This record gives sequence, structure tokens and C-alpha cells, in this order.
Amino acid sequence: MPEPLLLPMADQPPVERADAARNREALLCAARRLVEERGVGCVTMEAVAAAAGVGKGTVFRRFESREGLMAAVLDFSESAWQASVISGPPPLGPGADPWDRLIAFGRSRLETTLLHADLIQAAGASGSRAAGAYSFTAMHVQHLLAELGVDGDLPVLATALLAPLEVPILERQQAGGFPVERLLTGWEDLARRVTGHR
Amino acid sequence: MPEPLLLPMADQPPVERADAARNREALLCAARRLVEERGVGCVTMEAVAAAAGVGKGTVFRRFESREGLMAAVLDFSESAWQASVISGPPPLGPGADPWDRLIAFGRSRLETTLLHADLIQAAGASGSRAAGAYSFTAMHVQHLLAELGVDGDLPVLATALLAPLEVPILERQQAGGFPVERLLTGWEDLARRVTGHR
DNA sequence: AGTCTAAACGGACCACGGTCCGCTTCTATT
DNA sequence: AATAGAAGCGGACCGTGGTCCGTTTAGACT
Repeated sequence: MPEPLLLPMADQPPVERADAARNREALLCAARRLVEERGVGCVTMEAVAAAAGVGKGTVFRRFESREGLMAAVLDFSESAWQASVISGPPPLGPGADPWDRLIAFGRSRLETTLLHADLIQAAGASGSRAAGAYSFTAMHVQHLLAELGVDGDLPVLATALLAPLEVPILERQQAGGFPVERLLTGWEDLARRVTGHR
Repeated sequence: MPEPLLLPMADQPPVERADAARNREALLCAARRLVEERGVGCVTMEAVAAAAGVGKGTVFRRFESREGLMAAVLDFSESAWQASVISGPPPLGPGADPWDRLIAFGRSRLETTLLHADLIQAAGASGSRAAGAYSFTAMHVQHLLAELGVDGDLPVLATALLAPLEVPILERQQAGGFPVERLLTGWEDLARRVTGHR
């Protein structure tokens, strides 16, 4: 039988070894705990390694970098939020009309972004880049704009709508003394102008 | 004569000592040179100190942090740009009508931001915060919006217009394969919707 | 010129992110 | 059960940003 098991068969990611998976889980868990109880800024890579009972090298092998680790931690809460956008109750989830969904999206996004601001910053560029060309939020907004009958360069318009909700912009405005409420109504006004709604 | 020189006299910033000023200048100069010839990422604080012929401690005393030093380097080109907005030839400078100035502003800002992207990022939060509540660009856009008769929360709208021109947003879009030309026309479209022009 | 003090200096020192490499452990195969 | 070798592991090691403190110096007043 001439080696029939070696068919190329689209070499998939050669599955993680059992101990490796165990360590990844332990690290993620430890990181989550430490971040919660000390704050992102006070969590060192060595501390995470120690808390998970592994060597420092292992942290970097599993998560590439500090940014990578933080992105993984962030992903936990982020994917829960994404789920509520995809299949949660209206007006954030499906069922409401596009305009109401857009407004709900803005408020919710603003709140969660501020809530995880430091984690998002620590996650750096890895925080936003998803698998494909656009991140989840961009796709979602783009979709809503299309439903609202907006015409123009939708990907770019969606980005314009999302940009003022990014951490650095929000923080600068907050530091300037703008209350959250004002930022929110400001964003709604922007959305109205961009979509031409009403 | 009972010590007449000690009048309180509103204690102004007690003027920098001569040697201190000399070192600041030397450091700034060295930093500028090194950044230009090696790129921001390859310039270490120690290298700057050495190139200026001073100790490392001095760099930090004069500029607080790496971000501070980079902000100072950036300020050089940035203030030249500001000058051309304030008093350069139209349409960027005064003289053209507000809409044309706004469009010229967008293009120019986009270009300079991309040009100095890495320096801006290295300057971090220190890069944008000006003396008062708003940075120069925010004030300028706000002013143009007022001239165009836009009503609403002008400071917030100005920020919304500026946000898509910030480094992280531009870079993400560029990484996604959007050519600069498209970003620019997209921004002009945004400006049109926000101001209600035409 | 001499004196005195606040300001500035320099470089040893520390903490943390990230890399490297020799050793260990899993798992497929026989 | 034995074997082989790839994947994983740990922790010593390195570079860099940032701090600290004993020493030096500018410059104001006499």
C-alpha cells in the first residue's frame, strides 16, 4: 500500500497540540483575571506567564506580542457584543428599521468603546483588523447605509461614521470636557446628515 | 533700600538657563537629523543624546519622554503648515470662499498626515493636544463651518470631519487597498453632506 | 574675584517587551 | 512498547525607555 495517507489534502492549520491548547487557555484566563483586577496598564507579560504557571517564552509563542494577547482578551467581550448586534433584540439586533438600528448601534458602540478604552488601545492595530478586508463594524454600518438607500462610496462613508467613535478621538473630546451625552447627540446629528434621513 | 527687587510680580516661567537652552537646541537638531536619515523607528533616545553630545538624562529632562521629543520634532514641520493655512495663498490660505478653503484644507491635511504618519504616531497624544481646549485644526474647521452657515454643535461636527483624517483611520483604509484619491473624494463627499453645500 | 544656591548634568541603574536556543514532551507510526 | 522527530517549553539574555542621585555649573548678589 504506497503511502496513501500523504495526500496533500489542502494542508490545514496542523491542529494545536494538546498541551499547547491547555497553555493558551490558561494564559488567556490568567490575563483576563489580572487585567480585571489590576487594570491593563499594570499587567506585565511576565506576571501573566507566572499566573498561568508557564514560562515567558510560551506567552509570546501563543500570542505573538503584548498587543496580540490583549487583542485576545478583548475579543472575549467584543464577540459577545457582536452577537447581540447580529442576533440580539431590537433595536440593536435585527427587527427594527435601519435608522433605529443605526442610532442604537452608535450609542452601543460608543458605550462599549469607552468601557474598554484602555484594553482597545493596548490591543493596538490587532484590535480592529478582522480576517478579511473590513472589520465587523464597518460591514454592519455599510449594510445599514445600503438599507437606508444611501448612495455614494459606502465603505468610505461607513468609515467616516465610525471614525469619531474610535478611542483616540473620543478620549481627546472627553479630555476637552465634552460630556458623553453631547458626543452621542453629536454623532446622531452626523448620522442624520450623512444618510439624509428625515 | 529694603529689597525692592523681590516683588512677587506674577512668577513667570523662570526662563531657561543658557546651557539648558543650548542643549535643547542641540538635541532637537540631532533628533531631526537622525529621524530624517534613519526613520523614526530606528532612532533611539540614547542615540539622540550621543549625537547631541549630552547624557541621556538630559534628553528626558528637556523633553519629558520619547513622545515629547517626537512631538517637538513634528512641531517643526507642523507649524510651517499652520502658517500656510493662516497666511498662505488661497485656496488653503485666506482669500478664497469658505467651501473652497475647506476642500483645500482636507486635501492638504490628508497629504501632510500621510507624509508624517510615523512621526505623528510616535508623538502619540502629545502630537495633537495644543495649549487650550482645541487644537489648531479643530478651531480652523469650526471657523469655516461657521462661515458656511452650518448650524448644530460646531465643535463636535468639526471633530467628526477631522476624525477620518487621523493616522490610524487612514492607515487602516490604505492597508485595505483604498487608493488615496478615493479617500480624498470620499472626504469631500462627507464634507458636502455635513455642510449641506450645494 | 569670591560666594552661594538653584538648576542642570551624566550615566549607572531598573523594568519590561521581545528573542533565542538547548532541553523536554507530545503524538504518529511501526 | 519502542522510536523518531516535530512541536512546545522555559528562562537566560538583550535592547530600549525611563528614573535617580551624587556632582558640576550658571549666574545673581556682594
